[in-house]
Amino acid sequence: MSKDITSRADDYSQWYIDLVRKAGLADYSAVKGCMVIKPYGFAIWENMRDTLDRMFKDTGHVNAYFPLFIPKSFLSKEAAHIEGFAKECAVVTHYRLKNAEDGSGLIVDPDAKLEEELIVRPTSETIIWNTYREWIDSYRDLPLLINQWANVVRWEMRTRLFLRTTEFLWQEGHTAHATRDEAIDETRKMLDVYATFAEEWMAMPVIKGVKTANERFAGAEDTYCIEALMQDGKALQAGTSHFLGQNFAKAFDVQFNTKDNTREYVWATSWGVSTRLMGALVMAHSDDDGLVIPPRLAPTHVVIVPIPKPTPELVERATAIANDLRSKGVRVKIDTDDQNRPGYKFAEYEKLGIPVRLGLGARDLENGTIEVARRDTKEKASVDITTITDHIVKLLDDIQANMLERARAYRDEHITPVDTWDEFVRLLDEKGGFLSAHWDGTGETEELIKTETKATIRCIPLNNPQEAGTCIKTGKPSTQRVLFARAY
RNA sequence: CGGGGUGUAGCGUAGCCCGGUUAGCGCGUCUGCUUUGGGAGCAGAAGGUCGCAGGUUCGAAUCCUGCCACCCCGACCA
Repeated sequence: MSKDITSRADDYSQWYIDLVRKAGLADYSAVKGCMVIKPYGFAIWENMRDTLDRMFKDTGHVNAYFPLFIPKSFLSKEAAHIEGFAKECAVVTHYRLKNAEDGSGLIVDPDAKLEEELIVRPTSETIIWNTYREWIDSYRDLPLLINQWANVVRWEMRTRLFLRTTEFLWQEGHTAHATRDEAIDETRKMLDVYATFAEEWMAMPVIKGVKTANERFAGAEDTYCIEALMQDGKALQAGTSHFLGQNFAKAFDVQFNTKDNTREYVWATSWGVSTRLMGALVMAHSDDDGLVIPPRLAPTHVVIVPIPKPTPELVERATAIANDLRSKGVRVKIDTDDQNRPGYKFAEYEKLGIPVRLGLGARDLENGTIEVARRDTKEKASVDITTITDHIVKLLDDIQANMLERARAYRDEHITPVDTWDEFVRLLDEKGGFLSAHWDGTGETEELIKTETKATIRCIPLNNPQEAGTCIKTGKPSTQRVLFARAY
């Protein structure tokens, strides 16, 4: 076990914090609730971002950028929207500082008060829809498929590295469509993009579903989501895609001329994922020795460690191997540090979650072998050095697949059908994970269950089988099971 | 916003209750030697406004007052 990381069994929450900090993903900053994303963490985020960006563009979207500040009046135009965000907005009231008369330092200049306060965006629907009014006149202007990479601020009362910080990075897609069906298709399409990304890149299986009214995005008609399961049995909402109906079009008066020369409000979607995915990645795969990063997102795939120390001969040999690997698209680092000993380096690279470590020493040169250690299973093998490139290329695919498989097996074991309230309460504490149970469909019952157990309805899975049953809590009739869990 | 905790070297901490030499220890850093296939050893060295501001006292990291900051738990949330 790692020297400086709390074990999951001892304190899961502390384990997560230790990992994020000790592996160099992020750190606390001088600003309450805000974190510094360190180079290694940012490199992983860049890989996520670049991949998603490509996927958005492949589905016809383009990037744009809208202001950080939103006039207060914009936010109040959509009633449900402001209801949801008002309590967590940072507000700019002045635009100048000055030296205090009594020499006590800088103060806000009372003469520099803004006519209208500016809100630091918690999300950009309002500023974007205000802009779309100018951009959309005709059905020929539709669909409008725009994405923005940005930072947003939500003044949460309690924060947690990556999972919930005051400022966070994300992307927000905002699209406008001529018809309801087309907007719903878009909402679902982007949900699929997120699910594909989570599974194929993050090796994290997710459940696609729709939120109940209580859990819906403020201002949406429907909120679709992908829900993932963390190793402590808690669920994590990893991405959302909202069908906004005509709510924002009406609030910002965005109408267009149809082919038939009628005037109609446009239909909207918005969808987003954030740096929260970093937290999900950590909690889905990592272990007591450190991070375990899926190869497709790892900044470094392979590290070559000359043993016991880098001699010219070993480095030359390592460089040849590295160059061959790089020609196959493998990201390789050669450890040329001559201070630390191999054991120390092994532990460090395991902490960083680098998928494959190669050990190359005099013994290997003699035997024509190289030691291959994989991070996900911690298995080590001695491999014929002449076949190492092909071996690694295949191994990286194996690791990616194995990580997904392992996470999926854990997830599947933790979806438990439950039919009685006693069992529901017991399993929440003893097993965790998703509990598949009947629910009477009312917000009141959902709220009651949440108050009593802290479990929420994570989603109603898409293509959910319909079956008659009775609500786990009230015994009233129900037509389908929904997924409950305690969540981050 | 409620409850709890912490603030001493780059990091982690002891000392505080019960005031008294030069604020101790571990990690890390630097130098040297020996080591080196799973977190090396020995020797030496550098590194401190004890969170900030007042107060009590011959004397304050320690006692008193006020302030600030951050973390953790809960309610709110991506």
